Amino acid sequence: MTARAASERAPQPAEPAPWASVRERLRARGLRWTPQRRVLIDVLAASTGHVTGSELVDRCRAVDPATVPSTVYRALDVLEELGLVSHSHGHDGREEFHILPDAAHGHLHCTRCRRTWELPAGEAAELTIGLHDARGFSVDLSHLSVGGLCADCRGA
Amino acid sequence: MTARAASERAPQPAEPAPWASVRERLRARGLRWTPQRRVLIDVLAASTGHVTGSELVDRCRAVDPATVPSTVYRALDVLEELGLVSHSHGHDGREEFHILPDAAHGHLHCTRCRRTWELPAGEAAELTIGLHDARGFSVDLSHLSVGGLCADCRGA
DNA sequence: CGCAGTATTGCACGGTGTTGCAACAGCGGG
DNA sequence: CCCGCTGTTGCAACACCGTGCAATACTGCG
Ligand SMILES: [Mn+2]
Ligand SMILES: [Mn+2]
Ligand SMILES: [Zn+2]
Ligand SMILES: [Zn+2]
Repeated sequence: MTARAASERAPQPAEPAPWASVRERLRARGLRWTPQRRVLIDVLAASTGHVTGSELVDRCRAVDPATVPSTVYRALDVLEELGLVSHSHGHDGREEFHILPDAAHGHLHCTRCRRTWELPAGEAAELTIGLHDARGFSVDLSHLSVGGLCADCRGA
Repeated sequence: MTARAASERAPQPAEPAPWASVRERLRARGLRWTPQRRVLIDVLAASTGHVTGSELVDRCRAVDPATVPSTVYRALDVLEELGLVSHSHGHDGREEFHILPDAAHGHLHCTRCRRTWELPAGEAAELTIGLHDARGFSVDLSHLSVGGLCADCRGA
């Protein structure tokens, strides 16, 4: 079969650039490339959008059953510092990670239907600029999560 | 001694009106006035500002060592429905209760120094109005907590 | 004052993270 | 290829809450 030969020869199974360079970026900071971090990177590279912390732990465990939660959470902290993920909190306070955030944005959460939407920086500009000018406060937009009722759920 | 007679005669030790009427408000809804709820009310009446959930549990335990956390949290849910407390989440996701919120407001949290400030409705008006008009989304301001760096901490 | 009906409690357990610490293992250098 | 320095891991324990369920106890009523 040619399938096997092809898979052996393939350089990388189409991993987006940011993930490919993680190893170098870690080492450049004196940090290390470990099997546990590799598993998490693989999981993240195969995911998109928003995922909760415990869901990521589960997915890592699916790859390596020996996975331990604290290691995953600590690795996520490191990746957040590299800007590869960002987290905010759902209405119940649970962490939600956003993978490869393209641009800083907040999140909208409907209390009733539990759906979430992204809140582009533009729609929060008045708040962030206002707080900056009035108080010198610099809002961390990516951590902002706004709860309330969506249009649909207000019909009740 | 007159002290004893005085304390017996005293109508109420200056409990603000809202707390005095809790019992009636509960009963009006078919809910009950229990010793556990009374302890929490006493604790709340003696507190002001913002307190975390676990801190309230501790204070209740100081009054009644038999206090059980789940009961306190469930009682807080009830009181929140009555509008006597409201909660938001700190940067770490922990609950912070605001006692007798006079007016709806959000909270500002500095990630570095851990201080918090109130965010009056006016300062968030553009956001809430904007989301209302653009998306029909009705923001729950009291649950909103905005993280970032305060003016002081930006000098770093 | 005792009853019945229903709200509430306590308990035990599960979920989601966080932290201190000793053992371990990348990784650069000899 | 082995050493040693440090960054990491795994473990165990802890913190903060939520939930299902059976036992309990408010409350209004007779
Ligand atoms: Mn909440
Ligand atoms: Mn957070
Ligand atoms: Zn909704
Ligand atoms: Zn600060």
